[in-house]
Amino acid sequence: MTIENSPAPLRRRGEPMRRAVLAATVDLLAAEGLGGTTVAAVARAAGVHETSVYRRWKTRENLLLDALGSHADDALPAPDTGDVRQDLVQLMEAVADYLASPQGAALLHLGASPDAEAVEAERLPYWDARLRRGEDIVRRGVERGELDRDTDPRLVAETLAGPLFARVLLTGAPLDEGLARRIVDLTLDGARPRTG
Amino acid sequence: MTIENSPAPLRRRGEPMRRAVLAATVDLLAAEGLGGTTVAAVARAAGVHETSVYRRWKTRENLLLDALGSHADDALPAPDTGDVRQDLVQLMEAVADYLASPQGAALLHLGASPDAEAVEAERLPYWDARLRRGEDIVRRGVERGELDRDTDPRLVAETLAGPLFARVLLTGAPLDEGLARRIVDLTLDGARPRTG
Amino acid sequence: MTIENSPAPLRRRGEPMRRAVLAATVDLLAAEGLGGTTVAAVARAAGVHETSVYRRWKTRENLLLDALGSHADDALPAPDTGDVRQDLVQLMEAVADYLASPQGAALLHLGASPDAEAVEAERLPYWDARLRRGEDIVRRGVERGELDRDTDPRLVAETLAGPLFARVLLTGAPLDEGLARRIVDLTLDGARPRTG
Amino acid sequence: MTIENSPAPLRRRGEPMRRAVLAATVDLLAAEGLGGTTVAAVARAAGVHETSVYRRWKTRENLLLDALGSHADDALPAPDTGDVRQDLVQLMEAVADYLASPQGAALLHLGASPDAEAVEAERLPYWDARLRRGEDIVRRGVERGELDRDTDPRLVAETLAGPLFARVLLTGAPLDEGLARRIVDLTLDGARPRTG
DNA sequence: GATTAAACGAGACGGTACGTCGGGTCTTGAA
DNA sequence: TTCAAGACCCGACGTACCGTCTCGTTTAATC
Repeated sequence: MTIENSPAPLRRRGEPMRRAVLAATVDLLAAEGLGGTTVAAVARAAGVHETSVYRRWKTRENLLLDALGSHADDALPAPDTGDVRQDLVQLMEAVADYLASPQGAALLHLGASPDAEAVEAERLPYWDARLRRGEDIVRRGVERGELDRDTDPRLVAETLAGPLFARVLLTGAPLDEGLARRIVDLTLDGARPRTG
Repeated sequence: MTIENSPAPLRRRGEPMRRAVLAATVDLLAAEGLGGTTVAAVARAAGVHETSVYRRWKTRENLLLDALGSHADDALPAPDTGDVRQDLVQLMEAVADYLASPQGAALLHLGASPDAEAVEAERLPYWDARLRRGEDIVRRGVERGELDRDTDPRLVAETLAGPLFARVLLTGAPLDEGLARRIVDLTLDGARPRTG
Repeated sequence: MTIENSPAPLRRRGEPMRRAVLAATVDLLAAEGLGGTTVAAVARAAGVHETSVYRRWKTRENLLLDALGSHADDALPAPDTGDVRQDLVQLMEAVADYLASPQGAALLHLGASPDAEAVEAERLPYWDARLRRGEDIVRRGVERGELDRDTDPRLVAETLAGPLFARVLLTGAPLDEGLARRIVDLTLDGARPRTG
Repeated sequence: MTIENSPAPLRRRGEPMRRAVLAATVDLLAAEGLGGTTVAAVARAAGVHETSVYRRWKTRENLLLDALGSHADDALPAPDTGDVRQDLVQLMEAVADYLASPQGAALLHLGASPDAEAVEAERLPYWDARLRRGEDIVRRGVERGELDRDTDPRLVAETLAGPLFARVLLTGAPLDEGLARRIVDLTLDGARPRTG
């Protein structure tokens, strides 16, 4: 007769455990920020031992990247309405929404962190893939004659996203309603008067 | 002939010591990057005891900020040629040059680092001051009629600087010759065709 | 022939590591004294990392106490020959021998050090236990009628041990051969003449 | 004409300053204990700069010894009533009173502290002088025939003082009323029955 | 259904860096 | 000259995390 047949630690493993850890990571990221998201804390929150985390994810970075990686893709649409401006506004508003979330900010901060080897290798390819969303829209606009023939799609994409990144990473200024649209307008129309 | 004529520890103090430490910090930053710039390493390089560093600078962050703070201001010009485009190109090229230097990159990374209390308080004011350089140029352009009357100077400044910041912090893409000019042109003229 | 057959750091852990550290502590205590027994020095001598020491022993004090605590008990006999004087002499000679050793002196000094929180709590209980060794002998002597009926065992124990402690802690006078016996004789017989 | 004729910091110097520092030391000793009596704290309490303290007293120890040294001598009487027991009780009660005071305890702890060079040299002579107070009384008792001819005055003195020292330094047990007398009685009469 | 290999819990250990405290020295300037 | 002021050296303490390693135990797949 056992006195303590107890709650049974419910030893999670395999895929369920993986998901539990990733979820705990995202939660902690939102709650405590990048710095507060210790491997130990994640493990505790997930009800899992620290060693088990290190078994799956070689380093803390890898864990964080894995936890944040998927979210971004799902959140970003690939609009194609036939109107450059409209497409860009939709895309950038989605980007702004994502960046305004704790996870978005965390991902950006993580990506910006130097001394992150796991990040270093993936740096260019990763952002390349993300910026391409915007480039494609621009390129279609050029093809449709909506934009200048010698427009550099990549540069436009960077010019659109740059200010948002900067606000999140550096100034901390809010990504207010309408900001995305104003940036798109500025980039498409320019600041110089058009009326001849 | 004296046998021991020089081991004198050359006990630097006061302002000279301060400068020695800051210089060592900047050097280390350039050589080893943010992560490699340990307080102990700085102290060793400056020929100063670690605790002496902590006396002046409460934390590592403060030291780094102090070491990087001045450089930026000196490096940035405030051109006023009477031509918006020319002014902006000059400014942005200076910014690009600075960001391309190890110190510039380090400063940016430091500024982008979360969990940096010393940074947090100064965040907005600091970048405010820096962005104002660009805003002023834009404002003068508006007054001269070179730019649209409803132009938002701040937004323009952010749109110009954003891509540079993003390249340094995120993608790691090079700040190549002519980049500054292309960004200025895009932002002033827009991507949409002007010729009817 | 193996080229590298032994560089293995010999990562001691668990009980063996504990013993290694305690042994190193005792050795250092004997060699360098209380002040020279740094945590870092102990760790180095034990071939263990400093942080590992702090993991087990919250503070330096705790380490020292742990290192010295056991020795004392082992060294002290609990004689019961049926003769008070003989029992006391045996006990006190053992005490004297122990106190004459570097470890004994170190333990005493550690116990006497104020501002030692870890010590403070255990102070009375610890010495209580040690003094009881003497008290028991005295009590048996009273029961056997060898000693006055109203003898205070505790006071006798303190009176016997006090001079030894004082020599070690304060005057630094040697605990010479025969000292224990002379103290016992004095305490049992008194300085006042017995012959009427 | 001076603009700031101000409160004049009342820069104490010479003898007055010396006394102020010593007084502050004793106060701190009583209030905070040995460990809390930092040179910096003393200086602050005395309204004097730390450097000035170090100018007069080479080390912290010297300061403490100087601060405590005088008190002891003044406090100890040298009774000579013609009766050994009475003399010894008077002396030991004075000793007990002194040791019960914060200063007394502090002095004892200081004397017991190892790694105290300034103390080391003076150790034996210092206690020699103090124990002599008791020895003299005993010696006179022997001469008067009150005590055994072969009584060792020094041993008696140590046996009387030892328990008090031990309580203060080690066990922390209180020096209650009557303790001195009981120790004297025990040492003079012995624990062994006298009645045939 | 018993066995076995992989996955997990548990926890100690190595290692790096940060920040703190206190004792003691040295320099400068003012009283 | 003496002292205030304060910066400096030096050594030690204690803490937080990251990542590694060992061992016992559970779980799940295999025979």
